[in-house]
Amino acid sequence: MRENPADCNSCINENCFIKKHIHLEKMKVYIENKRSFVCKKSQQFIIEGAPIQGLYFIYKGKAKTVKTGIYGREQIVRFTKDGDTIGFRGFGTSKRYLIGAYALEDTILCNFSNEDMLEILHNVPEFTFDLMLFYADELNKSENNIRKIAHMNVRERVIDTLLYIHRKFGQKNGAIDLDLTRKEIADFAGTTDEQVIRVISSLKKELLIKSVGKKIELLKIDKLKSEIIEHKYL
Amino acid sequence: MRENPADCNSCINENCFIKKHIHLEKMKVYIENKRSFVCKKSQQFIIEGAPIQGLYFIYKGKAKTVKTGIYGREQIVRFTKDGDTIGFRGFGTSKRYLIGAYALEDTILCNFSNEDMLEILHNVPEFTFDLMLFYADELNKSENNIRKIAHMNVRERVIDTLLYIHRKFGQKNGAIDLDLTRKEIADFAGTTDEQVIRVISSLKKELLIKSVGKKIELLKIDKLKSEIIEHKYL
DNA sequence: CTAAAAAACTGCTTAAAGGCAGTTTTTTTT
DNA sequence: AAAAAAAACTGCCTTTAAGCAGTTTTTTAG
Repeated sequence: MRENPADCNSCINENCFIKKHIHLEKMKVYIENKRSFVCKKSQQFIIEGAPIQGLYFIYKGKAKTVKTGIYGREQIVRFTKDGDTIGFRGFGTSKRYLIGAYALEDTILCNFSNEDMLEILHNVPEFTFDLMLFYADELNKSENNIRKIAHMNVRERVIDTLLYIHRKFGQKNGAIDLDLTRKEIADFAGTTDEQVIRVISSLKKELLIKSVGKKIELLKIDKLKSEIIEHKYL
Repeated sequence: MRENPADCNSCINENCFIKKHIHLEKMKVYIENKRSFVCKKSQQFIIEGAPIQGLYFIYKGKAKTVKTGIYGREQIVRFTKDGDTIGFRGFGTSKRYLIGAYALEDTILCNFSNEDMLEILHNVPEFTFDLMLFYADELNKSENNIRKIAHMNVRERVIDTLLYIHRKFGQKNGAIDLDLTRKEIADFAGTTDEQVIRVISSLKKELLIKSVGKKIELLKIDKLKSEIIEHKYL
């Protein structure tokens, strides 16, 4: 864990909540207090249930946040990338992290202490307002996900997951720019790795996707989308 | 719809976000602008997709918020009671309501206009801060629900729903103080009315609950709880 | 570079959930 | 109070998903 390879002033993550308010004079002191470090691929940087040690931001990289649940199964709650924030869910109500977090590739993380975060939230209303809207939006998305998991079948949920990560992470050389194991896709879609494998191999046979190892390429996005949307209004 | 049967000053809902900040001088004008009215049982007061016409609070009564989704099925997103807020999910990002809402019994509602709500959010940082924490908490709960729906079987989900509404709405003459149809329980638990009927009739045979019509009495709460918790750590 | 571990994949079996159709009961409306 | 509508319930059948066990391939670590 090297010290401060990331600096807010030269940061290009426009979606970052800190960056958005960096122009405010009162933010200066908090930005100077910020710590940052490199987290290696597949390393865990937040342990579910551990005391909250501030809020994390991804400077550069990718991560997943998870909850362990019924039967010890792992549910992936979010995938995060440059500029995203991690670890805020239980900030007000809980003294402990309600999620675990792992780097999906070598990732540079920024960390603000509990004390600084609380000060920001109390002293920078613009920040708090922004964050409030963000959570309202996330909440809405999360509630949409409940619908999805409740009413879609496994094939639809896998397609939906592929479309989602494609939308969020974009593509590189044609393939979705996020390497996930079949198990991770399953843990996000709420199913098992075997089922994901079966769906992916069907989609390949139907020439809707192409996949070599973890690289997945969506060949007919419209057709994939329609399979989900059509069902919505039947 | 009679005018203003509800007044913030005499209101006893300590959990209401408005009530919590009523002591602030700058809140006075907004409270005076507030409208309130009575909504009859089973009547819809928010239509999904309609333009946002402010934020609702329940002065007295019960309501459900729903989303229509895949195959036209209805997912019940929340059950709400005295002091709860409704309609805020898409306030920042959307110009339209992202949920529909129905009164589950004769309910007195309070309504603040879009303009007043935005003013409050910009001018009363304590309010915004509170609301932000509330959403962070709701978001966490919602993500827990995803886990539940994904990993629990139907019996567990129904038990979980019964325990939840019992916790939230309490009991009256022994029975849970909230009348729901089997279909509504199903729409919350993410299953069908037939399945709910089967689970409830099993639970009755096992003497874990008692039920006459919509009145459901939980006889052995500990046993019901253990059925869910035990599975968590296997 | 090799050995070990993890991930990907396949076929088979079992269990769970869903859907349908019809009946009975309860609730609502006139 | 009667008729109509909605909700509750039951049995049966079909579909879907999950779990298991074993094989092959890929990735990781020494």
